[in-house]
Amino acid sequence: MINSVRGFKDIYGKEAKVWEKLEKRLRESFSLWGFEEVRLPILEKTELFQRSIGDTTDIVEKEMYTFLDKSNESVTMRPEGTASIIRFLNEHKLYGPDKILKFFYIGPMFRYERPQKGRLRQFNQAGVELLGDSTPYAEFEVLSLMDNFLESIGIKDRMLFLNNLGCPLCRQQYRKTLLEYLEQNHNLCEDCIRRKNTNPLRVLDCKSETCKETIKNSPKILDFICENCKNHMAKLEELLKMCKIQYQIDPYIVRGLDYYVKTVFEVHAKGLGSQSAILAGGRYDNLSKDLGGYDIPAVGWALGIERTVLLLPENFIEEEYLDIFFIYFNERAEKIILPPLNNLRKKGIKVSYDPSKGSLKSKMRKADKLKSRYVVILGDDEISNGVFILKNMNLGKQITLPLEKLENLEKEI
RNA sequence: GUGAGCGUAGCUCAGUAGGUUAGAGCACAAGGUUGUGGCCCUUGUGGUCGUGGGUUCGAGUCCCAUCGCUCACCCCA
Repeated sequence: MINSVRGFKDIYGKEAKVWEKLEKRLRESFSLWGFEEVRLPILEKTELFQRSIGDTTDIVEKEMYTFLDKSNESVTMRPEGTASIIRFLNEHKLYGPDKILKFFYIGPMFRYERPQKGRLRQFNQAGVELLGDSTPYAEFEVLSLMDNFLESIGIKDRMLFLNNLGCPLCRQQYRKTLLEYLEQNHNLCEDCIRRKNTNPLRVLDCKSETCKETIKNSPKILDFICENCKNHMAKLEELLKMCKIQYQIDPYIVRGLDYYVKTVFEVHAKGLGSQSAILAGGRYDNLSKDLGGYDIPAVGWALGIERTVLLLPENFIEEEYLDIFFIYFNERAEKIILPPLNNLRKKGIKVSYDPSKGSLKSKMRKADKLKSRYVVILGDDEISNGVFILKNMNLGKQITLPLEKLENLEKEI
């Protein structure tokens, strides 16, 4: 027996129906907010992710599916979508002055991590990217979309956490101050002693108890950001309040991808165990330029599909049912039944039948299991009399109709 | 990469201080007025107890190894 690869899952049955509906609802919301789909490749050049996500991040350092293809080029199965969007935008020269672009994507991402609840090695994300708008209205657009969507699919126990990391200018000042503070303090865990030098801001979202204590009294980024960043944040908060979008300021949200500036945010939900973030994102104004492309401001987020599915209410999809189940017992009846049955399907009526041997009782049981609303019975007695039986399964009542009525049976139900 | 827990029928699990033919519920199939479903009843199909060693007269039960799953840390959606 060969089993699936660790962290890779089959999705089928009821779960596949849930996914189908969730994707449909996502597309509806994306379209309402004016976002267009991009179907991006799964494989990209490794360099794209090294340069965008950041060389020293965990994702790039130890979680990527990277390999050499047959022409010895290093390629990587995408661990996220944003880098690809930027590559796509520049490759097709889609940007122009004062142009605002809105893209969304849905699809699988790959990270080599130990699987646990809400975390797989192949997982799916739905993401939006709004390009060309440096004002807080960009954040407002993607966050109002987020809020409306999550509300509409019934995810109630959630909270939007918001922070501002400052622009490259003011962050530099904060980074310096924070580093000085951390140097004085010796209560850091091993990881944070290392992080201190590579990316001191990451210390802020360390979960170890001793670090938390240290962080509590650390200088706060929001006290250091420049006028420009402050105004940006204030305007965004004003817009969110205007539309009653709930949020909390959390000065410890840092994000593990290096490309973020100014606004960063995460949506957390109850019921996921320790992987409580279902959606996260922020502003990345310098990413495109840093990759050698347009100088274009950008905001985006990504939603974890698997995590969202775990949170959906039980009644998210309605029960499947069948319109008519046909019961017959021999080839003589089959000749009468199959042509009109085939026509009913062409008319969009959901029908089924069972050509195998079996008693009327067993076929009735089958009809019941398939949740058929009606059953047609055509036995030898009926054929002799030129009629068939139509039974309403919910009412338990049946009527006898002439065989001609099989042609337009949809009128009888 | 680190730690903990768990692997018994398709699914959820029970299996007492190691003892003879390994159980239940659900699901599946057939039957219960030889032409009528759901509820109920009866019967049946289905497991080399993850795998490989070891201890023992005897192992699903104890020990070791191995594989797999789960949760947590880390990190992240």
